[in-house]
Parts: sequence; structure tokens; C-alpha cells
Amino acid sequence: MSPGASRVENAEVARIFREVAELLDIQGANAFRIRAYRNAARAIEEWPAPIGPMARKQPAQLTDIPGIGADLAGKIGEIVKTGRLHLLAELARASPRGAVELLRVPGIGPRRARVLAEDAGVRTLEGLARAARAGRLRGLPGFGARSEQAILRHLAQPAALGDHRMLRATAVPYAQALVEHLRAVAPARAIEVAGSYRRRRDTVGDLDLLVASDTPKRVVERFTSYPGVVEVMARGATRAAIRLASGLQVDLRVLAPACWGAGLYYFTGSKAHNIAVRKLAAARGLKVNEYGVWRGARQVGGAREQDVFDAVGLPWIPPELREDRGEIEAAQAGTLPRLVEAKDLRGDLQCHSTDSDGHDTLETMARAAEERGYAYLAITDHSPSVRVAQGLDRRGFLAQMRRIDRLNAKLKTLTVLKGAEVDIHADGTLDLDDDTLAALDIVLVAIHSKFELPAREQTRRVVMALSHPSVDVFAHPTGRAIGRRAPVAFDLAAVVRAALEHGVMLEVNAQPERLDLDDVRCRAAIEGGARITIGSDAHSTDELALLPFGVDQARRGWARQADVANTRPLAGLLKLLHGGR
DNA sequence: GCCGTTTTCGGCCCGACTGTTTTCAGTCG
Repeated sequence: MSPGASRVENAEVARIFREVAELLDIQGANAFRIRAYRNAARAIEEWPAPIGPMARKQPAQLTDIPGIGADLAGKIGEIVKTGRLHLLAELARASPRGAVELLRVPGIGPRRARVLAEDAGVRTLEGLARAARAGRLRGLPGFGARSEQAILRHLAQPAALGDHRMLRATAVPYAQALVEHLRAVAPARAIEVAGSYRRRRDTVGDLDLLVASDTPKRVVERFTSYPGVVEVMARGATRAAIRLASGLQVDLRVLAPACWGAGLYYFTGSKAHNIAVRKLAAARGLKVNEYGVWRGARQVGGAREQDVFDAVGLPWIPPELREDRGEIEAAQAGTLPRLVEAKDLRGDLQCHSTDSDGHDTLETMARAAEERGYAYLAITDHSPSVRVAQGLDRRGFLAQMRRIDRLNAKLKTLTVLKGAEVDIHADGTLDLDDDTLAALDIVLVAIHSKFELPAREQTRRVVMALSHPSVDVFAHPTGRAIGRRAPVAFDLAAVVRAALEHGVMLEVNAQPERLDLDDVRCRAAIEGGARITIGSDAHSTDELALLPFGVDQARRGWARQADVANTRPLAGLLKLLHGGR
């Protein structure tokens, strides 16, 4: 296997470890052993380097990965070498068949799954529904008539079943409408959407809504009476959970104002980050929970989020970085990056017009960008081989360039850059002739076909494309479509080296279903010395507004202003495009 | 199963809500 198969191997090892954890859980194994497998899965998934070559060439280095000790290092070796894990097969044999499937139902954890599978012979979700309808569950230990009803309710709602995440961008309007609804019982500054939404992850599992209030009852009442509610899943004195018609679950927590900062911190997460910070607090004889910072029974902080960081001697860490991926260590060392902000961007480096698959004309796009206050907009229509997009050929691009010249003469504050999004053929050659490429201001190259090439070939293909002298940007590099298409397999380190060598920048594409490069790869690219661009890939004037989602992802990838080419004024950007630094 | 400025053994984050119980286990975040 080539090193480029890496991502697949990392993901595969992580998947196997998660399965081991679930089976151990069902068997009632030691909770910390189970956690060790889950932690390891996450660490491997996020480890930027290919784990396969590592396991083969320097197996001792595997224990450098946090959460991997001698035992798990050996198991990684086994998976990389044989493609399977003996322990997993053994656990599967010893576990009640079908129990893992049942874990997807909300309210069914390892204990109840085991009871269902062993005592009631339930093997599938269909079998579970049948048993619940027949009233065969209520006799089981821990089950009653109400459990049966809850299970049937969840099974009738496919969106309620586990591992359904929604694009964050899709969740934004839902979140805003709910916040607006709650404004009747709390001022805007006392309402916040926390969780992965606040950390700006690409997807959200649910929404965590926080409200600071001295009258929690009123807030809970207002929340559960939201018109969009299809189910009130829980309702307590200070907490509640609802489900919306879209399947989106929203959790509410009402916090006393004196606890606001601690609660906001706590529910922003991530869980791994919180645990790491709480350990720091414990080492100082403090306890951090959602109600505050405590020394014994005395609250010593918690009204402001900064109180939590003060308690452990850290500067404020932006939510986007709170993943326990080194941000705590960086904060301690004073080396936290000052992250790029949406207002830093001076223009947009990828969009389309009616000349290929866009909905608005060249001039309409340019006027819309000018209205946004941009200094420049790159029009990057498709090359001919992307047939569904009706790409332009040489003549088409030359004609468009002349029209751009005329348009630029009319525009006051915006410069339109002549660009193209050129398809990379399977053999690494480009879908446009050298002369036309040389005449463009900015050349993006991208993969639109042959996503499934083996890693070695994919890497060779990309490296060859990036070595073309006219190429400026590698657009949506991995081609992922969140929830639909996995990232292509290439050796990211090799691609970053090629990008550096040939002065090519890597794009963070702002389309909500792409967000490509993703956070982890963006960070690896920047740490490898590459520069990035952020492009909306807008196919209409409306979509120019997507750019901030790209900024979010870049921030999660530790990008500073200087790492992002389109924070530069036009002159500085052109210098970069002409091969300068 | 991991990990170490308190430790190579003995810790490992912490609290709310539900449904089943009759004082709590399971689940969730």
C-alpha cells in the first residue's frame, strides 16, 4: 500500500476501535478501558500523518499519538498488516448479535441493548418495533410501558436515529429563529447557541441553546412552546429538549447569570477540550463545572467565560480551537495563533457565471461583489471537460477575458480577475491549453472525476497538475462532499510539498457541503508552509455570502490572516499570483 | 487501556433528566 492510502487507513483503524468500544460497552467491560478505545479512535482520526506507513516503518512512534500505548500500538500494527483485528472478531462472537444496531435508538445504551438482545431476542430495529408494539418489552428489567412508547416514537422518526448530523449552515436559520423566539423572555446578550455550532464545526448533531435568566421556568415554558416543535423530549426545571420537524434536536439550558460564563464555556466544549481544562483546574485544587469555578464549596468565578481560563492560567481560547488538538499547550506557551477573521478578506477567489454553470452573469456577479465592498473577484468558470457545467473552451475564455477588460474599465472599486477552474485529467494533465492558461490572472485546478483512484496514482496526478507553471490554486483539494463522498486518497504531505515548490496555494472552499480543505488538513497544510485561499465557489450572487463559512473552517484550521492570500490588497495578491511571496 | 511536577499503581470529569424504582441505574451531553 502506498503512503497515500493513509486517510483510509486512519479512518479504518478508528472505525475498528470504535466498534471494539461498543462491543466492550455492551459486555459491561471496564469503563476506562472502553474510553481508551474511543479516545484512541478519535486521536487516530485526527492524526494528520498516515498511520499505515508509520506502523510499518516506525512502529515505536505510534505511542507518540496521545492515548496510544504499547497495547494499542500493537493492535494498530495488526490492523495495518492484516486488515482486521482479532480482538474485534472475538468480541463479536461473544456478544449478543444485533445489539450494536440497537444503540442507534435514543435512550438505548449498552445496558438496555444487551437486555433487549439477550432476554428478548431482538436483533434488528424492525424486530425492536415489533416487540414494542406487541408489548413484549415492558416485562424486561428497566423497561416499562413508557419505554415502549418512546422507542416506537423514535423508530417512527428516522432522523432521530443516531449519527445523523446536519450541515452547520443548514442549521443556522433554525438556530436564529429559535433565538428570536426566546428574545421574548431574555435579552439577546443572554442567549447563545453553544456546542459544535459555536465551535463552527462543519456539521452539528444538535443545537445547544443557552439562556441566562433568573426565571428559568418562564424560559423553559417559552422554549417548549416554540411553534416548530414536533416533540418535547425532556422538560425539567432548568433544562429541556425538543425536536423540530427537520429532525434537528435542540437542547436548552437555563443558567443563573452568575454561572453564565462557566455554562457557556462548559456547553461549548468540545468534551475533550473541557476534560483537559478540568484536569488543569484539578491540579490547582479547583473544580470547574457548568456552574462556575470552585475552591471547595466556594464559587470563585463563573460569571464570565474568561473566569474559567483565568482559573487555569490560560488566555481566552477561541471556540473554533477548542478540540484538544494542542490549543491548550499553545495557550500555555503563548503561541496561540491570532485567527483570520471574515472582515480581513478583501475579495473572493472562486465563483462562476452564466458562461459556465452559474446563475448570474459576469457583470451581475461583479456588481454584487462590489456592493459587498470587495477589492477583487476572480471569475473562475469551468473548463470544457466538466460537461455538466458546460465549461468554456479556449475561445470561450478568450472572449470572456475581453469582456472582463471592458467591465473592469467601468467598475469603480472592484477589479475582476480573469480566472478559470480547470479540470485535472486522470493523468495529471490540464483541461486547457498552455497559452490560454498563461493569459489568465488566476488559474484554479480541481478534481471533478476519477475520485476513486488509488492513493499513489491520485498523488502523482495532483503533484503533476500543481507543477504546471500557470497554476495558482488547488481548489477544493480532496473533493469531499460531506455525508455523500469521502475525501479522495492522496498523500497530503506530498501535495503540500509540491504546492510549496511550485508556489501553488490550497483552497478552503466555503460551500457548506464541501468546506474543503477541512480543518485538520488546512492546519497540516499551513504547518507544512503552504498558503491558503478562501473561495465561496458562488454560482449566484446570493452564494457570495457563503464566504464566512470558509473563514470558519480556516479558523478551525489555525489559519492566521497572513496565511490567507485573499486577505491581501489587490497589489499584494497579484504579487503572489506572479510567483512572489 | 493510558498515564505520571502527587503517581510505575491507582487514578481516570461531572451533573441533569427519565423511567423505573422506592433510592437508583441508565443514558446523555
